[in-house]
Amino acid sequence: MAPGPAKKPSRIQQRNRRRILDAALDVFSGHGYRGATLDQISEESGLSKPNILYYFDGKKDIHVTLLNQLMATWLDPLREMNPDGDPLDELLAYVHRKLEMSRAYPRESRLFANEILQGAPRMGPHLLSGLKPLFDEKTALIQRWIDAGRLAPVDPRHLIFSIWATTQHYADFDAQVRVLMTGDKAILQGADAYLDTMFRKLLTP
Amino acid sequence: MAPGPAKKPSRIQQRNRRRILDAALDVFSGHGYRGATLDQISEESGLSKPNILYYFDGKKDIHVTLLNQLMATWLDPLREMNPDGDPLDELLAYVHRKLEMSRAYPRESRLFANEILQGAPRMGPHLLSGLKPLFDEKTALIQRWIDAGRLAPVDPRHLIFSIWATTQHYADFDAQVRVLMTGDKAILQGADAYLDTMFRKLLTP
DNA sequence: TCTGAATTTGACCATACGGTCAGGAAGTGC
DNA sequence: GCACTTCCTGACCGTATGGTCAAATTCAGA
Repeated sequence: MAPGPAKKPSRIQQRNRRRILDAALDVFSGHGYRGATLDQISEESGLSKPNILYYFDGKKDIHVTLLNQLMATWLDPLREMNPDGDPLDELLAYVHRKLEMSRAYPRESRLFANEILQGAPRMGPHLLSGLKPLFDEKTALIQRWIDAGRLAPVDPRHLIFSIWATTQHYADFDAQVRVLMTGDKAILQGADAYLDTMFRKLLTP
Repeated sequence: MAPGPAKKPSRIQQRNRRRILDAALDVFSGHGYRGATLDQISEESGLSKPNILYYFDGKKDIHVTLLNQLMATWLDPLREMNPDGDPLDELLAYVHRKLEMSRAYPRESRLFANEILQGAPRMGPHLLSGLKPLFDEKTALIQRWIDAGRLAPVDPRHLIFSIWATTQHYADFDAQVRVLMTGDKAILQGADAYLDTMFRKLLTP
C-alpha cells in the first residue's frame, strides 16, 4: 500500500518522493507522457522500479503530481501583477519575471508545453478551473488600465499570449535557439533587453 | 522489399503513401515520436500495419519523411522576404504569412514543436544545414535595414524569435488558447490585428 | 536489544509495440 | 487467358513496458 494521505511523510519519504519527481520531470519534459518510461525514471532517480511504485500509484500519478505542483507555482508571476501599481511597470515586470522562470525552470516549461501540445488530455480541467479565472481577472485589469488611458489600446488577451509565447520560447525551443545563436553566451540577457523594448513600445500610450 | 527509389511511383503508391503520411502527421503531432504507434497510424490510415511497412522502412522512416517534407515548405515564408522591398512592409508581411501557416498547417507546426521540444534528436543536422544559413542571411538583411535607418534598432535574431514564438503559439498552444478564448470564433483574426500593431510599433524607426 | 512498521527488491506477469514472413489477392502487360 | 509484378494480409516473434507480489531488509521507538 502506498503511504496514505493521513500520516505525515517521513524524512525518507520526502527525500525519495522528491528524487522521483525530479527524475520524472527530466524524463517527462524530454519525451512527453507516452514517451517516458518508468525504467528511465528508475535509472535517473537511482530507485528501483517497484520502489517507485511504492511511493506513487503509477505512471499517471507521478505525472499528475508534477502537473499539480507546476500549476501551483507557474502562475505566480501573473498573480503578482499589482492592480495598484503603474500599469507599464507592472506589465514589464511581469515579462521579466516570466523570462526569469524560463531561465530557472526550463524543464517545467517544457513539461507544460508537452501537455498543451498534446491537447492537454490530463490537464484540461485544471486549465479551466485554475488558469481561466486568473486569466479573466488580469485581462479585465489590463482593460481597465487601457480604458483609463494609462496603456496603449491593445487586446489584453493577445497581449498575455504574446508575453507567454515570447518568454517561454527560450525554454521550449531551446534546442533551436542554441543552434541559431551559436557562440552567444548571453542569450537570455539579450532576450530581456529585446522584450523590454518590444513591450514598452507596444504599451506606452 | 519496399519500392525502390529508382522506379517512379504508381498511382496506388502515391495514394497510399499520402494516406500514411497524413495519418502519421496526425499521430506524431499529437503524441510525439515515442508516443506514436504504428497501430494508431494503421487505424487512422485504414491500411494494415504490414502494409504500412511495405511502403515505409519503419516508424523512423515515416517520421523522417514527414520532417523532410516539413522543412521544405516551412521556411518558405522567411525565404520570401524580399531584400528590395520596403523593410517594414516585408516584415509585417512575413508575420502575416507565418500566422497564416499556423492557421493552415497546425499539425505541421506541432510536429515541429514536438521535435524541437525533445531536443531535436532526429532533426539537429537539418536545423544546422537548412535553417541556420537562411536565418543568418535574413538577420544580416534586417541588420542592414537597421543600419540604413529604415527600421528601429532591435536585435534581428530576437526579432525573428519573437515572430516565430507569437505566430506559432496559436497552433502549438491551441488547446490552451481555446480554453481561454471560449466563445471567440475569430481568434486568429484578432491575433492578426494585434501582431500587426505590435511589430509595427516595434519596428517603425 | 527487541519488535513491528516502513522500505526495498528480485522474480514475475500481461499487454503492447515495432517488425518479419510466407503466402494470397489484385493489378498489368502480352 | 497467362505470366509476372505489385499490393496486401494473418499469423507470428522478440522485446519493452506498466505493474504486481511475496519475501527480504532496514528503520524507529520502547
